[in-house]
Amino acid sequence: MSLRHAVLGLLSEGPASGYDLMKLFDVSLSNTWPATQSQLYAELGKLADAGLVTVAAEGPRGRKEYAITEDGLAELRRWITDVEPTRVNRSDMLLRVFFLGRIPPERARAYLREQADLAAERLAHMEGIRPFVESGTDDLSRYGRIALEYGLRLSQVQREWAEWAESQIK
Amino acid sequence: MSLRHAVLGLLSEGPASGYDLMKLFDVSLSNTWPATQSQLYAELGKLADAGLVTVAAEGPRGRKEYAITEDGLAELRRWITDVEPTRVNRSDMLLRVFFLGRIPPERARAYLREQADLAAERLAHMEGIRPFVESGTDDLSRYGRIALEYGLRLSQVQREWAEWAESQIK
DNA sequence: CTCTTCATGTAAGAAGTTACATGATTTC
DNA sequence: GAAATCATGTAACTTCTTACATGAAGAG
Repeated sequence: MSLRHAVLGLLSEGPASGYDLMKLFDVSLSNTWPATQSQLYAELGKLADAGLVTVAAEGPRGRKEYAITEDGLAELRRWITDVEPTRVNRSDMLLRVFFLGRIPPERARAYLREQADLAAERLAHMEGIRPFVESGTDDLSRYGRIALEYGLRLSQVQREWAEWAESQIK
Repeated sequence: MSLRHAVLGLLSEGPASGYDLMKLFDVSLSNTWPATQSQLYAELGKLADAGLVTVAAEGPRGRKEYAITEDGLAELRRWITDVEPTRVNRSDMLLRVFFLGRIPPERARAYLREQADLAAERLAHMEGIRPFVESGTDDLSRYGRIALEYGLRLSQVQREWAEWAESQIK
């Protein structure tokens, strides 16, 4: 149930509406835990029912500003420290690799070349946004930078691996 | 719909029953695309309805041996070459990082230390199974080794990143 | 007054998880 | 004869995706 905790995490920085949260997801968690609008509103409803968040204020256009409760904060902390991250992260990019023997070698190489290029693009993109996240001094920015560094290193290794893999196919 | 293609991929190596496939998933795809037994049997039924596999033989205890059809093979190839791998791979390990500011620094360091240790364990485990997969000469083994190399490099970078991240927290 | 942004929701379906249920065959 | 392995399935529930639906408020 990570979406729930992603929402709690964002609300732990301060109150926000579903609309605000959607934008926050897009700028901060989109590469780690993307969420759709319908999922988000549904989750906020369940979170409120469970008493982990409350509607702290209502604004124009039916805006509901949610705030995390003490119980919600406790649940967030419990999840971070006591719940083991899932071992497996599915990758349909890697799944295809197992079956590259079913297509002609030149096609298999093209597939790996493409993955190397895509990884290089992601790398360039992240390098590009780096200067814009250097400045923030709040926790989300500080730890966001650590997460960004992970993305950078991951893309790097993906690019190198894909290039190596391409060279392995005769 | 990657599960479908994982099944087609395994069947492209030769006929197998649901039970056989379950074992194959466990030894080859468990870290890339795990599947549960109930998912597998349901998918085989749908695949047969769609004409992508057929029941090639029946054995004792109601055993049904499935074989991929020409349509199934075409669909597998189409998926590998024409369908873009999904951009995002969710990681609840990384999601927690964004919210480490909500727990005391020593706890945050412990979390990252734990992730470094887990990555080191995975690395050691993969190094351990490496000799056993060196030998296979079929496509699934050859490409399985390339996938294993990915796992190795990924674990390595995860370990290094987690150690670095730990050092970043004052 | 028109366009953009803000704002919340519902519905249908696909995919994944967990638990239950059953029984035949082989091995020791 | 008991235990392990082989073998298939169903049911309930959670999670995620895609598409639809509606409308108020602010900016120019």
